Amino acid sequence: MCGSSTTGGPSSSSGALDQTNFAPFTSSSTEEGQIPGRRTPLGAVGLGGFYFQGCQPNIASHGPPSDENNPDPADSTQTNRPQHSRASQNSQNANPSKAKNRQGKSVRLNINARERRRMHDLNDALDELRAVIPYAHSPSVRKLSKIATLLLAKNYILMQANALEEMKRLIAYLQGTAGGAAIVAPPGFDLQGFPAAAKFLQQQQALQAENARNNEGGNNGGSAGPL
DNA sequence: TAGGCCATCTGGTCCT
DNA sequence: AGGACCAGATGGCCTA
Repeated sequence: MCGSSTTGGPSSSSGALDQTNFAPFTSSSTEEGQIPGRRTPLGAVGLGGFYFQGCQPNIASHGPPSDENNPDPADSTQTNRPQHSRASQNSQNANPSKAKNRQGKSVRLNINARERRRMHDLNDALDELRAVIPYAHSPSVRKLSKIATLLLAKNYILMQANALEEMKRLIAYLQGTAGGAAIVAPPGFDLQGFPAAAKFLQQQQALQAENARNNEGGNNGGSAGPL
């Protein structure tokens, strides 16, 4: 049951990922020719299945698919169809049912191609997700599995949310305690990567400058001195 | 060799 | 009707 493997997978793999281990897989000596976890070449997996190959050995050797993989029930009599597909194609023009059968096959091929494209898009999106979540991006490090990518991304989002909350609390604290004192970034602290904090500091400095001007104006115009 | 992961095929269901 | 989405089935590849 391959399906059960995926259902059981998350619980087991999430445990490892909860440890914020960003390189869950150990490096291995594979590479060359085939990157582990990489999409296998279409031909290697038997592109087109029964409908492309006249008789695909690796699949046709298995009993069950013969009937189940048939596109339509009307075709169920052709369990050995692949063997003589060419010959049957030549005679299809004379037989309406076979012509319809061939059309059914082409429809099925279109559906298969669409599904393949859809899965490729999904995998592309997963690749983009892998690119932005923090883990060891290296040729020597095995690519994150799909489930590991999703779980790691989820944890990363939660971590970022927590960091954001913490930052908000810190800013609120600074706003509350700063009072009239000048707020400056610590020496050597680069605010380039913190636009929100930089903006906040700019606002504070502008506010203080304005207060200073007001005080100055008040001093000039009035007799009351600063406190 | 077993288990994990993946790609593909396939039929069903829902939506436009 | 056609397309998107989904889940099950199947077989291949890789690793421990």
